[in-house]
Amino acid sequence: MMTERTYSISDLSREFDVTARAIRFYEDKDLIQPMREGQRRIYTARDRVRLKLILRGKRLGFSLSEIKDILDLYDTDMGESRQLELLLDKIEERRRALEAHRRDIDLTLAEMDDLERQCRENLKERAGAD
DNA sequence: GTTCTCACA
DNA sequence: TGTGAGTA
Repeated sequence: MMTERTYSISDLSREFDVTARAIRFYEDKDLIQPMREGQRRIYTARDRVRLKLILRGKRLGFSLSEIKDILDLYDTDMGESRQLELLLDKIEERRRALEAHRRDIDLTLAEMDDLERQCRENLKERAGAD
């Protein structure tokens, strides 16, 4: 019988380059539920996949609670469709937020251009006056 | 090495 | 959304 391999919290923190504290934090937020062996946490391959998905979600800028919503559908699993649809919604929402942010940045950069131009003109006038 | 809790930003 | 310290 092929028994499934398991991982300790330090195994996973090393593999994914996150602190053990962070992994426990995700557990506290109900994103992962590792088994216990006494006090020790035992992570299955499935937990490992969940952690990988959590970290990917974070890279995309999703909040932990959003990630939890998506992950929870993995368990309920009324077919993958619902999960994929939710993910698509989240992606679209996130994309809009990023695009709005980009517009804000562009506006700020444009303002800086203006201000910089004014500063340089002002400096030129002073040089003439001296 | 791992656990928990409290304080802190 | 995490970190650091102190503990058992």
